[in-house]
Amino acid sequence: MQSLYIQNSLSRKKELFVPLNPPYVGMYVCGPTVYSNVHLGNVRTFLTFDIVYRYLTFLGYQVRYVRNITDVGHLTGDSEDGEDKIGKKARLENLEPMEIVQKYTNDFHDVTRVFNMISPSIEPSATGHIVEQIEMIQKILERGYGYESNGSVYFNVRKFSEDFPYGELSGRRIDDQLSNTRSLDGQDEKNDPLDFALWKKADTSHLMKWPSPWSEGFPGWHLECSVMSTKYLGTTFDIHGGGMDLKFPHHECEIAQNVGAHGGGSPVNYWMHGNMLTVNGRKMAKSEGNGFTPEELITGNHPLLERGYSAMTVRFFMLQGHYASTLDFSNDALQAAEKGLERLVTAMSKLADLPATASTEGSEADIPSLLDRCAQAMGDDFNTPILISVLFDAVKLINNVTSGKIAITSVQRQELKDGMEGYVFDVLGLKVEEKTRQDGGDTDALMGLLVELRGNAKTNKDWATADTIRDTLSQLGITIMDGKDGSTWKKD
RNA sequence: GGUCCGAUGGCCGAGUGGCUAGGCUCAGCUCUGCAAAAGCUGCUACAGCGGUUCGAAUCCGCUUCGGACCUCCA
Repeated sequence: MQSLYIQNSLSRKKELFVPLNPPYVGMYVCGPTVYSNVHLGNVRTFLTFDIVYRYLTFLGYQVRYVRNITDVGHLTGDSEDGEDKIGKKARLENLEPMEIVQKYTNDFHDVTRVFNMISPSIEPSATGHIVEQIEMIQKILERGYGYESNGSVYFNVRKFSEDFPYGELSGRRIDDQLSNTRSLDGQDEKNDPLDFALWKKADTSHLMKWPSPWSEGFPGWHLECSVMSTKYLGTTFDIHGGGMDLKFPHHECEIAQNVGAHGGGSPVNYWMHGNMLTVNGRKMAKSEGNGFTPEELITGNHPLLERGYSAMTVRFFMLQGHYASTLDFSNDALQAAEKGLERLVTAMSKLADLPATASTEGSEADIPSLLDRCAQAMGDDFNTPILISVLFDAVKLINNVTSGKIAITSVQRQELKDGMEGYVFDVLGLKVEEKTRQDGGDTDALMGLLVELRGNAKTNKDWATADTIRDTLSQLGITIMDGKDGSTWKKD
């Protein structure tokens, strides 16, 4: 099997990927908190792991891909006075919390579909695993790493750090943190500002609450991921992914909870973190007011957008940057991506009809080496920008074959077609967007007639008629392209 | 304040010691009645200052600027 190297956030090194139980691979990715529409920055992270999932599958692994839906426990602001995000939204919109959850889960699914992301194997929700979460808290308590306080349960970070390393993933030292953490006064239920909630007692006005041995309440945010990854992937599994901004505290807490409950070493072999999408150099975030939704992006209905861009354009744009780097959003970059993608797609559509020589001898075109460069690029920490650059070399080859500058055999043509389709459609997940075939074959037939009439006019040197047809169609968004062997057309 | 990351040609964006991606823009050319579209070709950049080295965008130090995390965030 083609070797794969992954940049491991835990070791901060690029490591050869060796699954625990090949050909099976377990991957957990932190999903959205469904209290609002996802914005483009969220999309980038899920796209990153869509690529990871696709490529692992492409290599022949059987991947169990678990991505959660957070529908409870994620608090706004400081955990002491924060509100549950879902509950707050439910109050604001005067809806049942589950209506909020359903509404934004649906939105999220719509978005993933539009961007051609593959659904995870399991998509568990936090509220569906309250029992398991309570069980895990009990295990943590039994092992002495948690304590109850006024009906809530907290994780004892300092105690834990005496027995196990804490802060390895995020590179934080516990003493640095202490001096930098705002210390709330005596009314704090926590023994130590470093501690985090496993279970929170709910007050009477709280909408979402469940019975537990400690109080009627709800689980802490970090707990669900520990519970659900363990339940579906085991106490040790291959890959855990999420956005860079989840590294601390979320993922650090997850590790502490897993180790606190089950002991042993690192629960995850490879931690992967996707970097942020930025706007004018700043992280796209709701709090910055610089986020926009996929729908706004596609329609262009947003102050930051000069016009709309298709989902595939955005997907391609994002894949032209490496997932571990920040990527800056701009209209210019989107427009550049749009043109580049069109060139790639156009070349792909020519593949099947490429002229091939009858000769069985090879030509100067070295298809295996081209495809090997693709594999090398993806094998080097999913380097999609390099892959795309190789694919553009292939585009150039295709165009040169079309114009007769380079000859290939039919065998080579098939190799090239199969290889490119694998990388473009299966690995990168790009698809050809349907835009000319929405009305059956009528348009084709009508256009055929117009092209023929205009061809006749041209033969008769009736430039006025020829130009009228061309200009009028142009106003309708249809471009006539005159070539050597007659005219073709395309719709914008 | 602590921890960490980044600064690449007109724009976006790869690249961890020599061979120096790719896309877009731009220019030239081919094609064309003209144009458009398309295609081909061309365009040598690495924030600044020192240092290591035969050789540095790449390693080390300093400076400047920007960003992320440390509180919710993909």
